[in-house]
Amino acid sequence: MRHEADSNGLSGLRVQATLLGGGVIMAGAELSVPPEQFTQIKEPELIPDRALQEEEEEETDNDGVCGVKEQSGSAGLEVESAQGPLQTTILEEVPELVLAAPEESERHILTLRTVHFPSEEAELQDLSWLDPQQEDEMQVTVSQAGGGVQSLVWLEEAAQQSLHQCVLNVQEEVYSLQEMEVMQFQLLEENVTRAGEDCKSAMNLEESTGSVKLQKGQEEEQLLAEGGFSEKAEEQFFLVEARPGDEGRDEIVLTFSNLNMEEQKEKPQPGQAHLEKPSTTKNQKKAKEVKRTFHCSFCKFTSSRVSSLNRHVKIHSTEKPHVCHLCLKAFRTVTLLRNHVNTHTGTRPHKCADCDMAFVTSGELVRHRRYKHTHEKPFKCSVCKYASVEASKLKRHIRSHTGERPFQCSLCSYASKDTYKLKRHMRTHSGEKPYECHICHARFTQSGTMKMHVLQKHSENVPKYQCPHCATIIARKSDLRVHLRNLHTYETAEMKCRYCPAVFHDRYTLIQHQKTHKNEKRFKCEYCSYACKQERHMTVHIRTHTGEKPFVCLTCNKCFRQQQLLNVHFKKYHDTNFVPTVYECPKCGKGFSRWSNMHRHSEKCNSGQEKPTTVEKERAMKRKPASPREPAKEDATAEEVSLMNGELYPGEMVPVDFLEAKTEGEDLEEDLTCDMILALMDK
DNA sequence: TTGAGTGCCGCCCTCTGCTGGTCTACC
DNA sequence: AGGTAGACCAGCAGAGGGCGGCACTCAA
Repeated sequence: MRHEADSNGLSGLRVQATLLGGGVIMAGAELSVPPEQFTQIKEPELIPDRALQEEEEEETDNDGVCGVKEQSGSAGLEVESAQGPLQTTILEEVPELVLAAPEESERHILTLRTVHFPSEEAELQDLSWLDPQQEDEMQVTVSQAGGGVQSLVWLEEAAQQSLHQCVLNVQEEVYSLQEMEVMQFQLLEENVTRAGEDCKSAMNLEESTGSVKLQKGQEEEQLLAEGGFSEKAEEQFFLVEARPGDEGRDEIVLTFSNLNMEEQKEKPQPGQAHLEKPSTTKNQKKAKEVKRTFHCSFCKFTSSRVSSLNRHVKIHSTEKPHVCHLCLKAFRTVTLLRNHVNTHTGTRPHKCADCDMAFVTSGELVRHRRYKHTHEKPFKCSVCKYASVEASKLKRHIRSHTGERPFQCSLCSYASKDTYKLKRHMRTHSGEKPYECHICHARFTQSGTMKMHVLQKHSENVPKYQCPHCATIIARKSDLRVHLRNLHTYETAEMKCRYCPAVFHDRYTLIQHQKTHKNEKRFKCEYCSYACKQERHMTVHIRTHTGEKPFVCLTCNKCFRQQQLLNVHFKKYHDTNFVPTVYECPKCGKGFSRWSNMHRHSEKCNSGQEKPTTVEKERAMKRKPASPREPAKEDATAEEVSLMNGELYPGEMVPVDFLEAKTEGEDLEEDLTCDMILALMDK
């Protein structure tokens, strides 16, 4: 409902309501404020063919009436109630109303008269259906001061309600009329001297209902003190409340009950405001303070005041007359346009006194100062200690408590708590990798990942993280956390050493303990003093005591304690393709079947010669032997075989580099028994 | 009407932490 | 040779900071 009005606010209103029905009951309510607050208005002319209106007219003071007549067209305002489309139309072509030019100290008088509409579909602008003789037609007439505009507002209401509310905001030209029974509102003039007469009525009402509540303190008390209802009015009106709003805006809130109207629920129409239906019982005769909430039909906006709603509804309008000449973007106000143009020009008039930052709006500066300088955080979480500069941040934070995830991925079940995370998540579906390493051009989905990549791969002095419980140094803090979790976390269940009965409760201590077993000869022979580090060695050794020889040559039926001895035997005596290795003395060229023999010889041949390098040994090994050897004793132990073949001295250590060359990285920390060496040399 | 102040939404960023694949040493 | 476990690394999500922009309120 919009109505062009004078900017002069009305600080004083007198509401006079007349309910017409069988056995006409007239109610008049006069609400006034001290005279100095009044904006004087002129007395409107009443609709001429209504006798009862004339009666009201007789009760109305006419002083100060200027008698300016206006004709106005329909403003087409529709007011929606929660229960149904209560259409209120400001007709600009209603000659019955007369509004005077606004003058100081003028007062408003609303004369309310019930008129029932014939149907909801009635054309509001068409008054032909309105039979003045029909008592139950509804017509609400409001004439107001300010701009000399006269207004006829009526309600179309077919349903029956038990509670009725009418909100008239005179200055804002918003008349939200809800659940009115057939009534006619007419704004009449009132003067100060009249107020005292109505005071008694007002008191009567208050006494009869006991629930006329004032919301705005002393000023409203004064309103009630100076205005009031007739004694008859209290039978029909239970709350007539005038609320001088902020900034001089006036609202008149009329709440009616005992009118036996049914609820009517229809969907709101665009542009219609609606009110929450107060919860009251039917036929209630006591006035109640009704909490009024105005809802925008286009969005979730609500306001306690029609004026706010009316201003808000404008944002849904496409009317944006202020166009940016640079980008053609349109704005509703000049201020918005100016701020916008500043974003083009880089003009930032609001400079921070504590740093070099500057902003387009003052609000941005204030927020910046809170973030960077004052650290004021007015928005505090009630659950935890979190506080934020902005309310939206607190709202976002609250979701971490509630688990609310309003932003659902359309491609999977993921839902995010804010829009950015959803957007970032969508890269996992699109494969987009917007961040590129400027050195190796590797691409990443998140900037943080790319940053870590550059730090770890392309930076010097990369920070390392020292484990507080061991000597481990880890490149990433998160991996250190994994390290701590895996190795240094206390485990309730005992972890047993695999070599001894010791038990531990964290993996690191267990591993460290087990390493202590590594170099000890923990396998001890039960028949002699022999000990070794590996179980397989002990197995072979035990056969020297038991005489077991499980490996049999299929050609000559010779038996051996070890597979390797059998292999050596077979190659030497049954494999015609076998070519034994010959080691030649680098000085004299004499050949030997074992390197150790050649080495012993070479020491005699050249006492100052060092042991050959690995390359020299490999070169020597590639030479062909002159002839097959004598067979060794088949039943000898490995040590015995070696000794008999003259390969090893008792207790001689084999050069590690030689074995490394032969074994290609096998674990050389193991005990090297003769059979192992033979096996290695057979490879 | 204007400007300060406020509220809200959106965008982008950083920091943080978890997860799973890969590499490597060790057994 | 194969299994295991720890370090390394990229992917990904949670949480929050900071700012841009605009609508709205309110007082001058």
